[in-house]
Amino acid sequence: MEVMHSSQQDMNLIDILWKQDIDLGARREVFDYNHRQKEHELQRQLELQEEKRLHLLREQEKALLAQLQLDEETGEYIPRPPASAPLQSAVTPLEVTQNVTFTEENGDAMSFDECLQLLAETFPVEETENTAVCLDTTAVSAPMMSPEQPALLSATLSPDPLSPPSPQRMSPDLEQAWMELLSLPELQQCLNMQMEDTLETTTYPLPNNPEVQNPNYSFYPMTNLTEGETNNVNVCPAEFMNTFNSSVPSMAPPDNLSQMKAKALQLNTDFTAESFPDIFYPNTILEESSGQHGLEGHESDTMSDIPIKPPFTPADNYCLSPGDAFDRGKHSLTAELPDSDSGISSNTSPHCSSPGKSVYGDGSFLYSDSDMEEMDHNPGSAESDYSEMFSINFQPDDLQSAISVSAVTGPQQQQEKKPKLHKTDPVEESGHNNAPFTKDKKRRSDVRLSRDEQRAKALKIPFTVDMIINLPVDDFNELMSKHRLNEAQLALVRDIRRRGKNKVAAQNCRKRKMENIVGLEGELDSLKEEKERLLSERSQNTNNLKEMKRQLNSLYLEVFSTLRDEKGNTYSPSEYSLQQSTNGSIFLVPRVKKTLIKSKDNQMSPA
DNA sequence: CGACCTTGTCATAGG
DNA sequence: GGCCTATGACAAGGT
Repeated sequence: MEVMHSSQQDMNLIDILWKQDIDLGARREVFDYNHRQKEHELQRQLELQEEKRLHLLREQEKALLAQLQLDEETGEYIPRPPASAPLQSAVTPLEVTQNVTFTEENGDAMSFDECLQLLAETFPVEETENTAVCLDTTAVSAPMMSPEQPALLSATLSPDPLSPPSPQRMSPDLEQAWMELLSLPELQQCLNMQMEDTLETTTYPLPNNPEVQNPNYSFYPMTNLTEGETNNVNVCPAEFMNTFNSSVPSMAPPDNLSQMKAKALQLNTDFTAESFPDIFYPNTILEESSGQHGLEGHESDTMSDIPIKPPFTPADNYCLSPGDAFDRGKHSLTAELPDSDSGISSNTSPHCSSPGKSVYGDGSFLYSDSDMEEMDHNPGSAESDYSEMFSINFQPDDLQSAISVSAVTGPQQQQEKKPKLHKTDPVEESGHNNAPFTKDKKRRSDVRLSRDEQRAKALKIPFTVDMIINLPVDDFNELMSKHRLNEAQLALVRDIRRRGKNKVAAQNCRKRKMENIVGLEGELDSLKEEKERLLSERSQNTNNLKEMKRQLNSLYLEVFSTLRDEKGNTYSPSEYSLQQSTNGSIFLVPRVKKTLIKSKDNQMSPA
């Protein structure tokens, strides 16, 4: 015993040194083999001592368990009936832990057996025997134990039917492996710390624990004890999983622990610096989107206050509608391409209180297109508004546009919007300003808001131009009734709708006109073809008529040649002609003397 | 630089 | 009378 005592002291000293090395990142494998052999022998001795102690401990537990009976279905121990069955050696203290009335000493035993159970589940006993002694605590606890810890700890926290290992799986080999493992002082210390943390966890009132809603909370006690490798496996992915994936319910049922753990491992595998923004990006978008939607209702009710609400620009208002995203995209483009058209900077105008702005900011002023034209001409009026808009909340708008541009904008709308990209700069969109548009015409065709879009922004119309134009009349009226717009805004909205409708009507009209032209051209071709056909037919008919006349003439002569007078002489066609009476009789009529015709009527005989 | 084309807008007629 | 559509006319801008 004295030898063992001195060995224990040596062990403690060595352990202290090891801990220092471990703290410095060194692993036990770095030590030479002889040292490890000596260490191994010492540990063997210590194990024997510890085994004896544990044997006594287990005898005490058995004495307690003798009064209990294992419920096969629930895995819980219930008070044994008077005729109690003999206590099985395979019964492990793990189940004992489920009875919360046990002492803290039992709790220690519980933790050890849990770990043993864990080892039995994670890898074969032979491996344990070969490696457990030489492995340091980090190597043992982190890679091998942590994957099973969720189930283990969940079993500790709550009676989960899936998690508790079967007590029959406990074998003497496992016990031996456990004893060897137990001989490691670091492991003992870690397990003790773990047990303390676990007990603390179980005793925490749940509402006061900020982690309570995290279904992976059971990971934390052990992960906090282990090295960073373990944290990578359990902690980080679990956090990220709850952080980025909004679809994962924050209150997942315990049954999903294994599944979530799998996700966590996968996440940990896939988690890189590149993937990090991807993981968080959707969430960011969601937050922004939700936040902006949250603003909508507020702004829609307080539109009259918008001019004095700098943080929320009309760009925010435009998130109301599907077409909004497109507008945002144009905002971004505008911001990227500050138009230096006409040499007037689009962002440098100090005329924030210019007539244009005062006009459109003042709800009592009745809007008119001519006013808008003035505004358009004035680079300091609406232009300054735009620069203000674009300077605030630009990035979210851009993000939003990237998300929803294609989803919410119909093909037809996109087609209609495409030309609108050409106009963004109010200087340009004035159109009547001779000086500006003499240069940089090319850029003007790039990214511009349409005039009406700019006007709508200037007056802070809470809808998109597309909405104003394309909504059905009923929906449009309903929309207008929902928002309290001043006179200028109402006038502008009506004009925008009128112009937009008329623009579409003009397009349709031109399209129709072109179609008519094409149709008329086709009709003209067909008519020409028919004319040719008719001309040809007429020519053919003329020829036929000539032929018929010729035949008739020959027939006529033939008939004349058959006629004879009383003397048997033929009648001359130049002196006589054949005529048909109404009753169908044919008479030979002299061409010269009509009186003779009548006088000879009775003398003539039918031909 | 002018001719031509496209497009937006306005005015107006008609439903 | 107001609204909508169709269409001619005009202007701006592009080719």
